[in-house]
Amino acid sequence: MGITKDEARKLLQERSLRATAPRLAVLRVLAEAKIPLSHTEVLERLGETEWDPATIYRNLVKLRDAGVAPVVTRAEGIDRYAFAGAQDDCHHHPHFVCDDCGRVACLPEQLTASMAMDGPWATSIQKAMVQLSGECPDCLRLTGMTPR
Amino acid sequence: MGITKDEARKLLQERSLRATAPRLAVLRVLAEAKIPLSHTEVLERLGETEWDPATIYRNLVKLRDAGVAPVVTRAEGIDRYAFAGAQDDCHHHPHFVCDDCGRVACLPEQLTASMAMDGPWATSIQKAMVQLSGECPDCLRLTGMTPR
DNA sequence: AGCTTAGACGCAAGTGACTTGCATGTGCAA
DNA sequence: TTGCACATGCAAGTCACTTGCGTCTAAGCT
Repeated sequence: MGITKDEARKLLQERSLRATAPRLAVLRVLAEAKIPLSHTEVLERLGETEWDPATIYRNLVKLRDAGVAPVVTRAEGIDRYAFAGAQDDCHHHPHFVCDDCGRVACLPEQLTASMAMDGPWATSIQKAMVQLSGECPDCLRLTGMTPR
Repeated sequence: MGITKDEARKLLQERSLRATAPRLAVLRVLAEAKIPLSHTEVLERLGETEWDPATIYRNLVKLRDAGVAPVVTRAEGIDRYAFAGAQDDCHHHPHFVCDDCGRVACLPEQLTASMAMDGPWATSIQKAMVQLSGECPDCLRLTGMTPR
């Protein structure tokens, strides 16, 4: 899943984006991650750096606008970016956000494929980003054991 | 859909909540609304009042905790509260939030009834709050006419 | 290789939703 | 009527997101 520094540089060049140090780093962090990451989570994974949070933020926006790192969930008002190397890799599937632990999971696409409606809403629903929130299986098991 | 001041007072009494002026007002605003309202939207609908925004906020939380006004969507990180007079009125259906105009719509429940999965996720998904975001039919029509 | 400049960076500050601490005020049950 | 648990008003704090501005630099051009 990860990519080398050269692959990252090449990818940026293809999209006419300058290959700056923080941009390369952000790209690699996203490529290594298996789940979508928020701005804060990217900062955490970058570890101790001199780079300004605003710079990282602006790079996420740049990569998002270039189609390299689409925002795939906006759960709880937190944008999460996913690396999309290929076109068919844009997280066109629903995401589940746990209210307890905050973790994000990717669900299979066919879950939402079954959602369909006639009338004016048909297209909107088909194109929509679908988000589920609640308790993930892990947290469900825990709270089930020790009810509130 | 609306309720009288006395009905509101009675409802609060049933839940052992004090009937203060701002609380009654919030309750009535929610009951009159056809769609879930955010804190800000409640403030707007209350119009020019002397009440502190924090008070309104705390009342929404109280009503939420009492089950009278559950949060039915958290789209874009904005909690929206809906009046639930009866038990079967808890917005157990998906909500659609328009990325353009910000409006919230309630979709029919059967849309998500079709979503099912085996394995550990089954229960989580069944209980989850489902949220769709994208362009509503109106905005879709507009942008469709004048492409970007 | 040096020059130029659009674009990126660091810093600082601002917005908006959500929360909380604290002193004062009040609904309502005894 | 009175006492006190609960509400309110005010002020401030958190967190994600965003922007303005002066400086710096990647990368195309000569």
